[in-house]
Amino acid sequence: MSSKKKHTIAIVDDHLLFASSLERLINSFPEFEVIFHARHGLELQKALEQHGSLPDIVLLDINMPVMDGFETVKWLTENKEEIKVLALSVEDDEKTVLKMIREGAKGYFLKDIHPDDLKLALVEVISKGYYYSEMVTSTMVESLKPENKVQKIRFKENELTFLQLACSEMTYKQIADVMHLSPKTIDGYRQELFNKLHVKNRVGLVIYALKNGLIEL
Amino acid sequence: MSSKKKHTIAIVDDHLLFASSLERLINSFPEFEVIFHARHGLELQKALEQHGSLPDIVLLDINMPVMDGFETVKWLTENKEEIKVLALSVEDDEKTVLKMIREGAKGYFLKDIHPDDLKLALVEVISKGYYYSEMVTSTMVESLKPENKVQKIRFKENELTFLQLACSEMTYKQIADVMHLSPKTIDGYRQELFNKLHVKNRVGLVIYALKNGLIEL
DNA sequence: CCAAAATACAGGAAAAATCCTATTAAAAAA
DNA sequence: TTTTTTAATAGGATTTTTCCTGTATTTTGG
Repeated sequence: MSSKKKHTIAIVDDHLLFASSLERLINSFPEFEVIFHARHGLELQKALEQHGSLPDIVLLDINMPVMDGFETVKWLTENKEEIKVLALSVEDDEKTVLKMIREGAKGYFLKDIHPDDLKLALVEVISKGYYYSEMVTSTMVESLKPENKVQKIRFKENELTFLQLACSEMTYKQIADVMHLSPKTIDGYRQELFNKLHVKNRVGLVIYALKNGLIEL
Repeated sequence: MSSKKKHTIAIVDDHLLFASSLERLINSFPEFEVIFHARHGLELQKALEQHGSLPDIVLLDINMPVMDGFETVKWLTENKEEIKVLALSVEDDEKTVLKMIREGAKGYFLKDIHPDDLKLALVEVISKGYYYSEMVTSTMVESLKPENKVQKIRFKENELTFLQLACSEMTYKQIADVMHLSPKTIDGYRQELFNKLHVKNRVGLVIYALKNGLIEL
């Protein structure tokens, strides 16, 4: 059986120690073989060019410098769709999981996965084309529930600008000035947002904006 | 030389995949041997009891459930000082590094360290008793610079509570109520904080609290 | 073209937030 | 024990914020 060709794997992770340790682990599985690893998406692109053959699987970290997991998986599904991408991360954040799946990842698991399960995942992704763990499945189910569907509040350009400016120490009068609008208009925007976001005051706006990534700290 | 006794290592990390991969890597170094690993501080304590001999080195992750790296290294330096603790983390946050060193870690490195450097670190910590990488050293030097000394704003218990409550949609009157204080006292706290933190209004307080990790979202 | 919805803006007023200057009692330092 | 500091509070004044109702002008779907 050792004569049988092994399935090839590329690792993309900027944590050298993790990457090389993982490589060693995978190489200990008789059916698999790590052919190279890259620190981030860009390096992967280069490596794919140089390498004659494509890997069967790419194990992809999400948090990376230069070109992160999201961009990378997007590029891969657009340009090298025959490669199965498995996302590997420390976060089990719902948004992150869904984003990766949506971008085309064939599986997603946390770095605290048991080595046996990793092997299982690799085998499955080769045989079935995907490996969605219990955690991923339940996250997807959760995201389909009505509350998550109806949500997704849309902001008009001006509303968003106002919301972001409201997260500063500016007074509404000042915000009106920089937006070239009457303070009364700003008054309207605010009321509208209070209703739409179910908050009572400006602090509520700030918290909302932060929670939903509308502003950076 | 293989007859010479190997240096023993314990790994404490809740990321199973990383832990077992790392174990494999380390076991490939002829001078070292991983004798066990634990998911967090508590498991380590138990494992140390059960095990006859202590490991020479503990490789300690910082972000863990149940008993994190800080608590663990503290316990180790207090109770098992002969064990050298090397902290292993993904963050190169200055505060984190310093805290670990202060608690007694004999070294600190990021998970993106090169395997060769890891080996070097292990060898050094056995021979010299510590391994402070360039990064750790520069962080320590940095922390000694005057600006870092003077900073560090201290909050009184009440001030902090108020600050945290101010990051909600509560009105000052309501905050006064839950804190069992007069609104006028709250008025004083606020003014004091405005001055101390150089902010102009409540939004400034919220932003400050967020930036400095005084509240969670 | 027309009614309906959306947009920018006003008036007016109550509620909250902000600012400044004191006072009093308790706690800490000298 | 005096002196100094700190903590909790008041009074009173000004801004800002927040709320509600209403209007003129556009924009839009039928």
